[in-house]
Amino acid sequence: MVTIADVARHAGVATSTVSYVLSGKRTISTDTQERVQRSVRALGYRPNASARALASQRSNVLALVIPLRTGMHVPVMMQFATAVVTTARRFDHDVLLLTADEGPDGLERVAQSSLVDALVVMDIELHDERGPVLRELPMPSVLIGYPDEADGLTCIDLDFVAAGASCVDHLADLGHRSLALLGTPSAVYERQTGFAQRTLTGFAEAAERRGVLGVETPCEHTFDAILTTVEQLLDDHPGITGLVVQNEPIIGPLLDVLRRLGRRVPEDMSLVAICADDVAERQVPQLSSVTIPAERIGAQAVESLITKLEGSDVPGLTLLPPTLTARGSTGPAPHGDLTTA
Amino acid sequence: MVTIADVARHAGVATSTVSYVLSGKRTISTDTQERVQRSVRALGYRPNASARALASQRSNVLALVIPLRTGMHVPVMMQFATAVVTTARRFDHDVLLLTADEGPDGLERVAQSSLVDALVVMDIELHDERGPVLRELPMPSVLIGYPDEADGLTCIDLDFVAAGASCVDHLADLGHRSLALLGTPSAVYERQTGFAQRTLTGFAEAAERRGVLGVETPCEHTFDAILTTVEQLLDDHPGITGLVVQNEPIIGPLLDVLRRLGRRVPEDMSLVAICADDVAERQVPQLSSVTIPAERIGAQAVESLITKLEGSDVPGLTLLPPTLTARGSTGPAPHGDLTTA
DNA sequence: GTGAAAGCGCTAACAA
DNA sequence: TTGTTAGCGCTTTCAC
Repeated sequence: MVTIADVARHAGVATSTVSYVLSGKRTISTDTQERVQRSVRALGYRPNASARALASQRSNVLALVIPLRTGMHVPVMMQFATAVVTTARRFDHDVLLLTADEGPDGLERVAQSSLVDALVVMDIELHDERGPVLRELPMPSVLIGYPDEADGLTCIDLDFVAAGASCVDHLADLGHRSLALLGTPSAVYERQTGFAQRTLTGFAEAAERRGVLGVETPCEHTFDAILTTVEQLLDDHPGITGLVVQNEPIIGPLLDVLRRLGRRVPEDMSLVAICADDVAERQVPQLSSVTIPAERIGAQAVESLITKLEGSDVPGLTLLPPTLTARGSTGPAPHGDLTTA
Repeated sequence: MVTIADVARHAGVATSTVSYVLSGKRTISTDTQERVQRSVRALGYRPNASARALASQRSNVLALVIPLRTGMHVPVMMQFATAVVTTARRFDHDVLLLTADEGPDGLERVAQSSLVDALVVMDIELHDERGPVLRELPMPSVLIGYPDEADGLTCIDLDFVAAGASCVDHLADLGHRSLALLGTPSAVYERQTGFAQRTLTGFAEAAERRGVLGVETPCEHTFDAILTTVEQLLDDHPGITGLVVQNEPIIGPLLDVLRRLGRRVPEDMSLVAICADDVAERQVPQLSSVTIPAERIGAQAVESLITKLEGSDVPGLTLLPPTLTARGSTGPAPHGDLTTA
């Protein structure tokens, strides 16, 4: 292994000089710089990460805590994760992967052993036991999602309340008077997951405000469950002509179910999804949708963390406004419906 | 921060004694052990990861390199990743997440800086440029998948050749004489991805051996692409009554397409998939399938790595035998077909 | 603009 | 069974 001492000897300078050339933390004559850089290349020198971390009290590693639980849509999580890794690398950091099933102890472990400099925590519940832990940790953290009690925490998320509302507004603007929200599996609601709850809130509030009917139901992932749920829904509320879906894996089968039930999209039934753009665009017809800006949220989380590591402040809560893109799955309410509500 | 010296002082012993109590690397009297453990708890001591890594030349971190590319099925990758993390934790290791787009340089970076002790590399291509790099690295690695030139590397994978063959055998045993393989998107084949190629090989060889027709076609992920591909296939080979699918995301839409084309599963068309069990079980009808043992492969990869870190040898290539589970999607060939081949 | 040297917190000889 | 101490390779004061 080539050490900084080897480089110093080879370049005929002190080890501190090599260190400073590499970090740029003090001014070095161009001549010395070049000599050192040449030696670095000649010897193939790589700074030892542990030694550097020990001396500088910085590991240049961020922790990323991902959920492993049921009902989460995996591709979206991967988008978050890759955005976090990619952005971290831009700032010369690496990412340590933790699974949520290590629990609050896992966070303490990596933080208190100085394995990492900061943490990104995904899949935050409304009453998240990790909140108190993160508040006490001697290092910055950013939550993707936000708990009820978010004081002293830094949180980033899509504004799901606004997202739910914008779906209602879009459909109401098209003349629909009876709407339903097909949500995540009930386990996700029972876990008090923030995004699911908040979409529901936004949906209900907007329905009330617009004076339209807004019913909500969870939905499991199997084809049979989807079929049963939708049949039940249309049985109970035959006037429904607008559907909001927040549940990526059921989107394909749902289109199927509607076809099987003889409801054309969008002629008989308008559909707006809360999902990744590529999923919306892959369907037939393409889906009007509110996008989940996973890349932006992941990148933003890391940027906030870096800012905090540099000693600056960042906003406590960043809510990204939703963007609804109208595509082929939403259209004017069928005529008969205007009075049916 | 509480250091080992604080603990030693508090317990009235030498720092080395504390170290040895914690590592168990030498015999300590029960009495001293308890005193030290009490002090550790009383002070809330956590060993500093960098200091430990620097002194012991072991970071206790494994690198996991995941692909970010098109055509990979994300949920399966997540299964690998979580199996790797979970197993690593069982052996008191953490996992550093790298994306494949850092390329061979990324591997060298984390290895030569001693950020990690060993590497798990996923999504290996037949001619993988990382093979030579991994061979030269001063630390063990395990590949999930295997390249053409695998000498000196440790590889673990499902035996995809056998998987492709077992699908053919299953269908041939049921009397089917004309089969098709609906594969991954063509980009995956063009990348010379091992698992896709090998399934194809196994499929073709078995078809030949069984004396049945075996045609193969890649398939993209959009609904339209699936529809077109299948129509074309059945146009060119009207006698086809057995389908093998290696392409998870198209499974749902494919069932749809078959329904739309008026082919009942399994009465008119038998279907066997190479996919995760839960995906197979979620369909209607449930799919006969060869499972992708992601958990086992991920766990096995880490176990091999730990073995190597301990200085023992492991087999160069571990191929897990495929398991085919017959479910509702395969049945006897339709009568007319027995002579149609 | 550069060098010397004192740590960072731990492990593992070596010594007793 | 336990203690003493020399590093591990780097960063960063302090001194010039």
